[in-house]
Amino acid sequence: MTKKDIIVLLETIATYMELSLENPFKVSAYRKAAAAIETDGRSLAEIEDFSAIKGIGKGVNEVIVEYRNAGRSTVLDDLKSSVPEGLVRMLKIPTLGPKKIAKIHKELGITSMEELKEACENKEVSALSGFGAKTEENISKAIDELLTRPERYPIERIISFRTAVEDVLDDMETVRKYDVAGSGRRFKETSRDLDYIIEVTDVAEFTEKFLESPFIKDTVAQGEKKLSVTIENDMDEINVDFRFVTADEYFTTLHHFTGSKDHNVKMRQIAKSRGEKISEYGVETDGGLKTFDSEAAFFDHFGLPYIPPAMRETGEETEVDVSGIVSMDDIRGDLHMHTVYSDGAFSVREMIEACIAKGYEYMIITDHSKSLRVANGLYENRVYRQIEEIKGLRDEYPEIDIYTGTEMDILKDGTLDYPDDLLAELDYVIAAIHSSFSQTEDEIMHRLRSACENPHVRHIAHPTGRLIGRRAGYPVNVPELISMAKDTGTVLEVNANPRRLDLSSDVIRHSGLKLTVNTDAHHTAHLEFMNYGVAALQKGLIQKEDVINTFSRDAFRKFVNKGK
DNA sequence: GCCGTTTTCGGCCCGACTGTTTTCAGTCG
Repeated sequence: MTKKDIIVLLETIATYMELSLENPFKVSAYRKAAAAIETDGRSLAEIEDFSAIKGIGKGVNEVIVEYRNAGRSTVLDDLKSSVPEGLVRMLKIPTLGPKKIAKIHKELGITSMEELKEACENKEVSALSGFGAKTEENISKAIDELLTRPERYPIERIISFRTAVEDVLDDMETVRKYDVAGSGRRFKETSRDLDYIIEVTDVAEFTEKFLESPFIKDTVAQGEKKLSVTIENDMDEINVDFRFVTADEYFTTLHHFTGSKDHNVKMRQIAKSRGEKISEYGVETDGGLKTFDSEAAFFDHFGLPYIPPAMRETGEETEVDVSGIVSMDDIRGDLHMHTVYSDGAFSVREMIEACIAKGYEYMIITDHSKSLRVANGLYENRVYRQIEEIKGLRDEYPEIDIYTGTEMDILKDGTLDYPDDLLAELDYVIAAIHSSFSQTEDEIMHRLRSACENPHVRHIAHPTGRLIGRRAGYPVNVPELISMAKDTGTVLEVNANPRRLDLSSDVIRHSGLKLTVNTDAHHTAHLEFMNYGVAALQKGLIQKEDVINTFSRDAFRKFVNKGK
């Protein structure tokens, strides 16, 4: 049993209670308790008394104690015997909440999505009071979509949806200003939909023109304040909402719809304690409604520093000192990139010039090692040739320190792809797993341990091998890897490629790790991925001094030369 | 169900839109 099991239990109880039409605040108490456990940095074994955690009182604690001792929950068992499983799935249907579902269940005896679909077709739903023909049609349509459309898209896919929409917005004269809000702006790993805050000169004109776009699939809602549509892009569909705002409201609305929900709740509590009230239109103060000309000014009004969107998750961000948390301005180099020597698209020289253009003070060329044949990994002789090339280029580019390096494979038996004498010739060694993903956790941990214990290996790249929404990666015991890294002085990477974001923000939070954030660029354009990685660090509330590529040029040189 | 100190009862974030009503409940973000 882990902490996660307890969290899932409490959330499951909350959902079933919701469908039992339990007091909404009681439901929310269970959800808050689950969130409090998630936020708590300790593991299950380290938590003796759950009731000491704020948000967990006598009732929830009893549920946890029973579950911990007996592996079951009477509360949940009772709920499950009164609420059919199928009703839980129905909560995913937009416009259907607990009250409507309870009514459908009670009046029509329906217990599954399939039965609900059939009832819609038989016009039984529209016969209920409070339900009409339109509702019935929407439910029926939503069920069809739920069975085909994925619930959330990975951030990489979200970026391509955004590009499609924003290309259109950028060409419209009526558009004065817009920003994506919601989970997209917060750099969440996955998003369900896109939210835009937009200032236009004429809502009617905007709506008419935008709805002519070829990617429009459906109009969900249309009003003076809001337009909601479904768009289609590369065979995938997503909902896009636009909130029309005046210039005055812009930043309070942007803040409001950027969320997260928990962040907003926290901000409103702060406002309330000062006798003020936050809405998307501004802050109600004694002196009337106050609006702001930036989000920074909004936060400043409450005596808070600017909190970057990526950090706005649990509410904890309003209580910690965010001034020391890493930002894009702090990043002085990229330590992981490829060239044409292996599977990159650009030469060493081109990568150098691209890094200089980004204003970096240092960089490391880290091509693949010999065993990674699919990526044209370098045999020893080509490593030596690349070292010579880099040495020859250093004089030409005094504005940047160019280090020699490798992204070396950790082979399936735990041995490393290059011998120590070659590794000693390189300035910097990254190790990574690219093969035999289906090994057991023990085998994988043996490989990672072998790399961490090698005196030349400075950092482990994309430590879990996951691709967001596509593959889970190989089985890593993350807490064990973290303590291994600390014991051996090995740095762990947050890979900034939006397909990876590995390690993820949730495992680095409160980890106390030394980290590095790198793009793993295979193309000069990939150097731009840095902001995704930095956002992941910000989500983890990581301090600047814990990220080695924020070091000054001198400090980084010392770090490289000193070794482990 | 949880919390708190000017409270152990009475709050718990706030507003728009839809669909169904004929003044509003439910859902959503």
